[in-house]
Amino acid sequence: MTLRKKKFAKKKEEILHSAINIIAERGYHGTTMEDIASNLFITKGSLYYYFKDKQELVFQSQIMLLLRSIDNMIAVQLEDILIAEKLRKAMRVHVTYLLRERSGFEMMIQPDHLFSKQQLEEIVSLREQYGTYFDQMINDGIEEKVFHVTDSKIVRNIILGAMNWVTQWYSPKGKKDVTEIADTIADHLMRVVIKN
Amino acid sequence: MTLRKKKFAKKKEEILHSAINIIAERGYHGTTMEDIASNLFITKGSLYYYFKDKQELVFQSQIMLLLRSIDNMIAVQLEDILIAEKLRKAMRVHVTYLLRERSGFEMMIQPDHLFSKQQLEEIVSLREQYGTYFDQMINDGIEEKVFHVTDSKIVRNIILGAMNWVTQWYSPKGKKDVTEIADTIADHLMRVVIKN
Amino acid sequence: MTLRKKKFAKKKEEILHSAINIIAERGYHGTTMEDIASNLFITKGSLYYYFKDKQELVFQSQIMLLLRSIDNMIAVQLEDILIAEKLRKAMRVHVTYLLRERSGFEMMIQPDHLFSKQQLEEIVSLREQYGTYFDQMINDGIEEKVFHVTDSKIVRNIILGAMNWVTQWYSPKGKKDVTEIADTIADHLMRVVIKN
Amino acid sequence: MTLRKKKFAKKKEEILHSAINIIAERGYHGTTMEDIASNLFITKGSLYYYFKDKQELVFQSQIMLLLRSIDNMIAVQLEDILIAEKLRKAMRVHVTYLLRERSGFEMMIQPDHLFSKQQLEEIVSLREQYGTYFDQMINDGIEEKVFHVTDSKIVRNIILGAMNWVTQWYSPKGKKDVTEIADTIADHLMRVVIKN
DNA sequence: CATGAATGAGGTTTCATTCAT
DNA sequence: TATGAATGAAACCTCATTCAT
Repeated sequence: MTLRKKKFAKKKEEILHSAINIIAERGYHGTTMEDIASNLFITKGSLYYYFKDKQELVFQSQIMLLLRSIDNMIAVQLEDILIAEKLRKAMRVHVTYLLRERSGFEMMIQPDHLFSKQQLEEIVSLREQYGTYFDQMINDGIEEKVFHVTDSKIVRNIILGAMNWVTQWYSPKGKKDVTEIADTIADHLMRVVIKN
Repeated sequence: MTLRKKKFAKKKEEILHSAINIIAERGYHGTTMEDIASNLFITKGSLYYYFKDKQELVFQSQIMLLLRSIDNMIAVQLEDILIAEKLRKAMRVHVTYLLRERSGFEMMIQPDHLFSKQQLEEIVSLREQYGTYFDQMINDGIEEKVFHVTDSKIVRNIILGAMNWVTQWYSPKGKKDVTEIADTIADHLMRVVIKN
Repeated sequence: MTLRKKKFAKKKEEILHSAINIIAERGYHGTTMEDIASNLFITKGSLYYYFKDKQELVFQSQIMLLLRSIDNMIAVQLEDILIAEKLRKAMRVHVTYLLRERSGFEMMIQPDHLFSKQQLEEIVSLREQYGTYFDQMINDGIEEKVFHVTDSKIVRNIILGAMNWVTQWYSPKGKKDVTEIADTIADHLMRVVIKN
Repeated sequence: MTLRKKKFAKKKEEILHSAINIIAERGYHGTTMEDIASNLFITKGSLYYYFKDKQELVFQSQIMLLLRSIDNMIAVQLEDILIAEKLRKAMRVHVTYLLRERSGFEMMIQPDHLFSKQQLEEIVSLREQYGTYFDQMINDGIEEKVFHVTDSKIVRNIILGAMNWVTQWYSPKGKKDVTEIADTIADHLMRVVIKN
């Protein structure tokens, strides 16, 4: 019984992964159920055994991505290091995750028209939760007088934006590998917050 | 005859504007020819008098956006001010333009699958040209020893990303208006490049 | 302009006719848009130019049928004949219309799950209006002491049911033609109401 | 072994019952195997252990209904009462059975396209057999000079139609209960046949 | 016996595109 | 120039059916 359910859940995740990758490439409307299915060597129909409809599938994939990202942040949060190092680490983790998982942040853009009000609320809430980890670190740094920023909300968004954009320009063929890119970005972005 | 052509060109621009706005909201695939047409109180069919097909229409609108952005940069470039001020100004102009025109940078994201190879080359070339203005300013700053960066290409992308992301989080209902937001973003981003 | 609209309306009616006939044969779910379209030598897609969706098309066809039936009853109502004759005539008209138009009363059966609440209300209201003409005649007959019934609502339904069932058993290959069938049915049903 | 078979047959009947009820509500095409199965808390797949396919299942359910109706008529036939009373009783039984069992007479309507030729023949034959009981009673009444009709076949159909229609208009919420409705209908319909 | 999983044919619907007027 | 009408390809989705376990 539990085996069954595990298998079911595993397959669901597989599908979500497939979906994330393809949607990251082609966008929501540009991706067909056929695309997602054939990528897994199953048929369209099977997808509907696991998900009610396309929207639900895509919604779930967003949720999965966000939950994982949040897990990443929690892990960083728990580390016992100086606040500046913690923020830098968070940035590196974010960028690395983004590039490694091709994680479909593209889809996160303007999801207003794709999802239901309720779904949207859940997504926004998780996004906000994720952002809060950065807020926290920024504020901690301010309190410890290591950081100096005039508007922490905006700074958070500047940092997230700068990082998310990486999927637009990073090419694996370039000189730097993912880790180096993550380091460089983190180093430069630290300047935005660090005192002098 | 010339009048004819002028009228034709004017109408074309009108259509491009309509398209840009709607596509910015709903994405390429989420926007129908019907949407674009009805927004201008004309019929679908008429669009085909001005543009060969949807792709062409969208492509042209991208080109228009990019050309305008480049014009903006040229204007900034020509100003006779200190390099740091020039870069700061460029940032303010970029963010302001973005928020004012709702300019469909969303569409610029991963257009790989929408356009033909030739079209893509033209877009990439214009994008690159646009980026070059920032590269130029950054490099000028380095030479003048006002800026200090380790990798100017990455810094350019960090800056562009941080700015472009603004369309994702800025709400007109917030406390700050467009100008203030642009200022705040520019101020913080200057820290990425400025020495000390 | 008016010509255009007339053409549009005419085409719409054509489609409704086609739909009525086919649905009468195969039922709502058994009828495909393809069926309706190919019957008119047009394509599926064209149907959507005239009707929002299948449900709307079918709904409109029901309305059309009911309105016509009501027109029939109004015509009978206006005739200046004895009440018994009037009822008999109404029956003959009903049966004739039913058999001539193959009028899809089959669809009228249990439309609960096909239509929206609002649509259902409209249908029920028209059905009721139609039934009222029979009620009226029955009650007139009672007042004039020509008819004798204990429950006029039930009698109305008995009469309508007996008539509607004709589509289930009448075969054009039989001895009697439509008019004769209508006469025979009407004659026998008159006995249900007539005094002695 | 016999126990096995009994259990098998019992389960089959259960399924048929479920099917009859649901199809009565939603029609053949509107009812899914899933609907029928979940109503019995089993899975779709299991149905195929008992019936070759959907059509077979539905066909069997029709047959079951008809056989039971015929049993009803046989019981009435055997009663030792006057012919007029016998016909009246038959009507009451018919209406009561219809309303009690929600018996899916809707499905009986135009089954032409649902069943195979052979299946159709069997259904038509049973239907006819059922009708014959009414014919018999009508003819007996004529011979005994209690009834007076010009065309007994048509009269049979009038009576059946009037009765079958009851499922369309009878509401359990109304004043009359099933028995009263059956009585009223029977009383009025007797007038169609009774001499003066 | 029963089921979970998968399939694929077929249905509804959307929409870019064409074309006669 | 502009449009009303039509088209057809392709998308989403449903569901009867199969089958290994």
